[in-house]
Amino acid sequence: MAQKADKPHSDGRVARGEVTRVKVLDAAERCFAATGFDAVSIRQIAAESGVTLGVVGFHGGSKEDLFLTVLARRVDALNKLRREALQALRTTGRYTLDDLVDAYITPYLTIASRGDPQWRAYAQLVARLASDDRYYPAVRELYDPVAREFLDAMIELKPNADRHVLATVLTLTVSSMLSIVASSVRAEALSGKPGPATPLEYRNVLLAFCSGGLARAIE
Amino acid sequence: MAQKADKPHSDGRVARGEVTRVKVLDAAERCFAATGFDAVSIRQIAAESGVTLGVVGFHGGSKEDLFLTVLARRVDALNKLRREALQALRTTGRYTLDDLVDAYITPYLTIASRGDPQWRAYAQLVARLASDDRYYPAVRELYDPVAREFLDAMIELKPNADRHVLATVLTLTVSSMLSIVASSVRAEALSGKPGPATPLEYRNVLLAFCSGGLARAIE
DNA sequence: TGACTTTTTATACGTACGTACAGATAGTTT
DNA sequence: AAACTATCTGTACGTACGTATAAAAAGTCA
Repeated sequence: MAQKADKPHSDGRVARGEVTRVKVLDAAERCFAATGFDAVSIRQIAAESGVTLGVVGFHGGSKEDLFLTVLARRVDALNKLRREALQALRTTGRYTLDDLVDAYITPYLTIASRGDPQWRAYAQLVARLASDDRYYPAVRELYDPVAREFLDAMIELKPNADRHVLATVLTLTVSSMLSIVASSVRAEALSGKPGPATPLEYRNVLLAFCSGGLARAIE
Repeated sequence: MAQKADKPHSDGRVARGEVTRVKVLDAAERCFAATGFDAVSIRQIAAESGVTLGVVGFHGGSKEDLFLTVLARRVDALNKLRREALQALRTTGRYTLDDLVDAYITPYLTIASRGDPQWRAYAQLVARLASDDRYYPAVRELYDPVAREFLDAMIELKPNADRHVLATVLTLTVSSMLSIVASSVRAEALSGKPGPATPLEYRNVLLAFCSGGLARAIE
């Protein structure tokens, strides 16, 4: 396992290894996002980090540890954004299915569209996870609780809708959302035109597609 | 490269190596579908085929050759089904956007739902391709021409729709379609209920979602 | 049957991988 | 300053990888 999680000093300084640790995790995040778990070697991550091989092991533990650490590092922030958006809807008291879809999708598009290349890399990494059932047992506890909260909120709005249909539609929504981030190349090649530069600019069409699809699927 | 493509004798018999070749390609198809290109070794494929290591190289060429051969072997059949469905619509003369979505999606669901585990494996393999831009340059010429035909047909029906929006929606449709095949695990976990056993049984909800989404996205 | 081709076996080569660890270095605490 | 801990370097081990190939076996055909 990795040696430590976070050990700041009693005053404001960061622990010596912390900056290195972040470099390693950032590099791993970029590498895993770019080509997936199997195609990346720890030596590549070391080179990308600008550290030596042993340091990656020191801070990241085994390759699988490192992978999970990279995921876990960001998931709280994403979940928090989604929960806040849901909570905001709940306090208004009046909201629609479309609003729920918006609240689920937009935080992800937002982080994917931030200038920060690390968040963009994380978004691409998440897109990889969803298309492979191999990862699901390892990541379900990270993302499913929030998804279930949204599902419950949908059922509150449409008590007569079949739960499995709603769950299916939610996964379709997620796939659509992820595919926007993972790959806008194909839409550009098919249409012959360059598209929007950031995922967030796809928000309108994505939102229309998902909420329109949801509406018809449960009618 | 692989040594040969297909060399039947003058009479009806198949060439000696052909049965072995099919065994190798089938095994490779299953392996690549299950874990992706990078995580599979040629030795695994050999074991799965029940042949020795050298035979995989003899019939499959390099690992990348083998991968592309596996894809190319099936793509004509899938494209043919889609083109026939589109042609059937065209001969009727009257069809809607929903019909076009149906004609694009259903052939894929059909092959994924056949009893044949090889077709099912191929369908899962295709689902892997779409989520990774790395593969796109290698596979675009296999799938995009047909996609472009459908896109043109959509534009004929809705001449005022923005082509890039339509292309985007088509890729979202594809992602949704693929995610049904790649993973029904999550919807089951989220809903707590077991879902349909084959992708084809998701046809109605998938069709509703995609055509409903398409309709709203271009309105 | 005997020459020929296709297919299969068995083995080897060079490289890269994940992991471990002893020792050096640097920062911290007493 | 001395003892201690955290971090980093360098290297090595065993394994598995993709690929190539010589030789054997099996099948084909004159």
